[in-house]
This record gives sequence, C-alpha cells and structure tokens, in this order.
Amino acid sequence: MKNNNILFNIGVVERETGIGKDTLRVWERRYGFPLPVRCEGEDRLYPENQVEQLRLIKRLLDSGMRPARVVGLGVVELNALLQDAPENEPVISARLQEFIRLVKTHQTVALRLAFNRAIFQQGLNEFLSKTISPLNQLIGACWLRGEIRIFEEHLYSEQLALVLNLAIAAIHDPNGTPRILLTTLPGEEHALGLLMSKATMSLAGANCVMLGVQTPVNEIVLAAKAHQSDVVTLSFSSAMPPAQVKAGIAQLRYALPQTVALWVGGSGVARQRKADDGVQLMGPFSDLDNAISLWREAVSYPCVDLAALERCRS
Amino acid sequence: MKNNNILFNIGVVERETGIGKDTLRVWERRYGFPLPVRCEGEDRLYPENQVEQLRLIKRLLDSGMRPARVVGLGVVELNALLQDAPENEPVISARLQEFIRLVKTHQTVALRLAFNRAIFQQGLNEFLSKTISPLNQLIGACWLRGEIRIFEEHLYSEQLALVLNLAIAAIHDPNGTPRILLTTLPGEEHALGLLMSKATMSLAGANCVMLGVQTPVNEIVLAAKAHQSDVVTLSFSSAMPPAQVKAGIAQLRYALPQTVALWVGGSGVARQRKADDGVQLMGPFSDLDNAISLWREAVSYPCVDLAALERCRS
DNA sequence: TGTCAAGTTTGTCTAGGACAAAATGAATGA
DNA sequence: TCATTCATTTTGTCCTAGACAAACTTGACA
Repeated sequence: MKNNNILFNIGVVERETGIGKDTLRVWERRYGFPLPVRCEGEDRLYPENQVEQLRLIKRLLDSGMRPARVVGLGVVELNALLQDAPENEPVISARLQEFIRLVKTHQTVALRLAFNRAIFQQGLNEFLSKTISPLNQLIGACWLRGEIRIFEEHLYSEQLALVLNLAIAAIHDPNGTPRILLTTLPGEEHALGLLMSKATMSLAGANCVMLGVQTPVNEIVLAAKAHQSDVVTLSFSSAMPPAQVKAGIAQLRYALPQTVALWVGGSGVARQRKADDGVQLMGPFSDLDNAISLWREAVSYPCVDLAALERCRS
Repeated sequence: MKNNNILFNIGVVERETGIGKDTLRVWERRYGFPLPVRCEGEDRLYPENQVEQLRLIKRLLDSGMRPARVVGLGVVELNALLQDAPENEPVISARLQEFIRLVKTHQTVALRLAFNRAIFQQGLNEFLSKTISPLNQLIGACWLRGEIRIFEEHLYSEQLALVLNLAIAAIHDPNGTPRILLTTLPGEEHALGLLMSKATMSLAGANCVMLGVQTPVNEIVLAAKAHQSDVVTLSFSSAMPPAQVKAGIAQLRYALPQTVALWVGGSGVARQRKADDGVQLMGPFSDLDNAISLWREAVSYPCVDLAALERCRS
C-alpha cells in the first residue's frame, strides 16, 4: 500500500484534488510543497502520497484555514488539525446518529426507507430544516475528519435525491406561482441544495423547473425567458471560491431582465457580506417560504417596492 | 444585444467554453484567434462575441473537426459548417419528432408523460435502444446545428432522469447478481448514459448501485470493496478527450482487484481501438445484457476464462 | 464593540519555448 | 480493394519566473 509508487502528472492532480495547476506550481515555489519528482522532459510527477496530502490540505482550506498554516505539513499533523476542527457542529440527535450509521454501513435501501419514514413523520418542511440541514452539516464534519469517505457521501446524496425527487413529483403544480427556475452556474456541480430548495418551494405552491447544474449565464437568461420565470434561484456550495460566487451573481443579475427576481442560497453565499441590488440572499430554508409570500404580496400591489416591503417587515 | 461589450477574463472563458487557458493562449499565438483586448495589467479580456465564436468552435471540435480548419473562422462560416455536419443521423420517426417538439417547446410535464407512455408501450429495453438512444443522437445533432439550446438539453436530461429513476426504483433487486457499481471518473459529468445502463442492468436482474458522477479512482476502489461489487461500470461521453479516457481506464484497472470486472461504455469509448486486458468495451445496450449472461455463466464454471468464453461464442 | 488604514498572503495571469501524443497522408503489403 | 506501417504535421499540455490585485490579517482609533 505504501510502496505503490504510482505517479501522476500535474493535470491529473488538478482534476483529482481540485487544486489548479498554477496554484500547485506556486505552492512548490513558496512553501516547498508539493515536491514532485521530475521525469526526462522536466515534467512534474506527483507520487501518490503527496496527492493524498493535497486532498487533506484541500479539505482544511475549504473549511476556512489558510495555506501558510497547512501547506507542507505531514499527514499526521494534517489529520490532527482535521480532527479538532470543531466548526458549528449541530446537536447530534438519535435520529441523526442512525442516518450516519446507515451511511457508514452503505445500506442504501435502508437509508432510503429511513428518509421516507422521516418525511411522513415530520412533514417535508421540518424534514428538510430539522433533519437534512443538520445532517448535511454533520456529514460535512465527518468527511472533514475522514470518518466518511467521498463515495459514502455520493451514496448519501444519491439516495436523498431519489427520495426528494419522488416527493416533489407528487406535489408539483404546473400552474403554481411564482414560476421559479433553479440551476447552478458553471463550476458549481453540487445539486443537492438546489433540490432541497425545489422541495421547499414546490411545497409552498410554486411552479419549480430544475435546469440541472452548470448552466452558462446566457443560457439561464434564455431559459428564464422561454419559461417566463418570475424568479431564478441559484445555489452555491462552500467549495466555490467566494470571488467566483460574487462575480457570477453580478454577471447573471446584469444579464437578467429587472423583472426577474434573483434568489441565491447555499453555504457558499453565507460568506457574502451584502447582497447586490436586485439579489436576495437566502439563509435557512424558511427564507424561501418568506420570499415566496413577499413575492405574492408584491404582485398583488404592483407599485410597492419589494425591498422596501422587506425592510418594513423586519 | 450586439453592443453588449461585456468582457471576460481568461479564467471565466475557460469555465464557460470548456477550453483550457493554455489552449486559448496558444491559439492566439498560432491562429491569431481569439484576439482579446488588454486591460492595464496586460491581462486578456475577451469580448462576448469572441466567447460566442469559441462556443461554436468547441462544438465543431467535439464533433470531430480539427482546430486548423475552424479556429479563426467568423460566425457565419462556423454556422455554415455546423449546418452540414451530417454525422450518422438516425432515421427520424414520428415518435422521435414528437419528443423533439416537446423539448423545443419546453413542455416538461408533457415530456415526462410521453416518456412514461413510451416505456409502457415498448418495454424498458426497447424504449432505451429504439427510442432514447436515437433520440440522444438526434438531440446531439440538433444541438450541433443550434436548433436546441443547452438549457433545453438540460431540461430533457432532467425529465428523462426522473422517469428512469422511477422505473429503476420499481425493478431494483437488492439481492440480484452480479453486484454492479456505476460511476464516472473525475472530469466526466454526464450521468445520463450511466442511468440508462443502470436501467438495462437492473432489468436484467443485477443489483446496481449508482455512485453519482466524478468519483476519484481510489474512492471507486474503496466503494467496490465496501459494496463487494463484482463489476464496476464506467461511462464516458464524447466530450471527454480520448487520451483522458484511456489513461483513466488504465489507472482504475490497475488499482482494482483482478476479481472485479470493469465494463466501460458511452460514446467516449467508441473511439477507443482496443480494450486493455481485463476491460470490456460496451457498445449498444444489448452488450450489457450479454455481459451479464456471460458473467453468470463464468460464475457457474469458475475455472473457465471469461475472455476465452466470449471468443468461443463469437 | 465597530470601522478604517496599512501590511501580508495568496490565487491567477503573463511570456515564449518545448515536447510528446494524436491525426494525417503516403507507401507498402495481403 | 482494403488493412498496416512509417514519416510528417498538428495540437494540447507543461515548463520558468515574474507580477499584480483581491482577500485576509493586524493594529490603531473612535
């Protein structure tokens, strides 16, 4: 296992770790790590254990640490840091514990069953806010600590998506209002947040259309027009660089007609200080319900400024 | 619309077009296109119309053309080339025509209904091979010609995925054999081919577990072990560079135990000449059925070499 | 406690050169 | 006529080392 001296070139490392080529080279210059071997053509060839270290580093960076503190540390130090990254870990109820157990033991069918049972016990809204939201956080924390592997997270997402899609299909109303388009921008491939939003808003009676992930900006504009959407909803995960989030939102807001509202949510926007004009930041899922209510009121009294109404309420 | 002089830096262009930074710079040097304006720090800033041209170029490259022929051509010439790229367009039946119509008019609910109706009319296997396979080709061709936008393709994929997932849920057998793990490698984000494979193999009585897309190689190995998989199935779309496909397959084959079979399919592997040892290339969907039958026979007579058995049959 | 300015860190961008893998076309053999 | 092999061109990716602006940290001040 240790002497598995497979070598990866810089392009593969970029794809496997999510760290850009330029960044890998500049880290080598600045911190002396990673230090790949060179092969004939002077090309960098990264051994497997360094790639593993880079994966750990990426986790720490995504959880808010800065490169100077972590780049170059050994596997043991990195793991130690990952262990005590307390974050804002949610209270672990017995129910959550049971979900975690099912994920760790790869019981996909039982997991789906447990999801469905919880939905009908708690109701969809409470299921999302009281079970899935903290569960996502918990799974994120476990993943950080290395207790849950990527493939186990994939299994979890897959099963949850199945269950949510089924529920949504049952409550979808083609004539609902407002008409909402859901998608993510290029670079953001996490669809789960979007799906949870879709469930919440469908339950509130909206007509939701999911466009999938990674839709280019101009295509979103065309889709909103074609579908006569009232609202476009974007989701950003915390893996997305804040700068890209900000730029992407601004670009879409500029390209979209003023009459179409832009709602953005997910852990990737929680780090944004302020919303641009004409953009609404969504925190917890209840925000979506509120936003829909506000939108309906604004439609009843078209001359009222939406932002003003919101200020007035708070 | 034309004077919308928005400017994009090279990173954004890479994400929006899928053409790498290095490639964009070397094209500029070699072909004199794209020729971005420069801003203070000498950074490239690409105007919107050049990005649009790059999108058209990318389509032509993906459909098999070479850069020297297309890079630098104007929008009109590019569109002309895109029009008469005959490819191997399937016979357009009335049924296919109707599906295309529904996609072009964004009737998501009607589309889902039509899918479901076709499944119960044709049976799942025939639905996949006689309707969806040619439909995918047709939609690809339409997209090439610009008759179908990306967002419309997204809508199509989304609805088809919903329908297939529902069908799979109904026929899934947790005790089926062989135990099959489905996923894609990092870089491949197209899940539809995988889902179609899952449907076919689930129908044949296999126990399929979907891992989602973009699973790192070592995670696939761990997942296969955890799930005691007999087979790992990968899918590659034609958008994937052949070199990456080959390297990825080889890497996974090397890391996976010999006892686990590796089946690869999708339009991205159709261009591969020969399969490596221990790797089986899948063409049409009937290949999957055959492979499952062969696997079961091989298990009944464990000393028989699988590859030899296949040669013997043909 | 909150806000602003100065200082530091960090990702991304630039240049032109280099090379190996892939595609092409010519020449060969079955 | 069709498949193989070899030489040639095309083409994506990788290289070095420097630069800079945006984001973050720190410390001073109200």
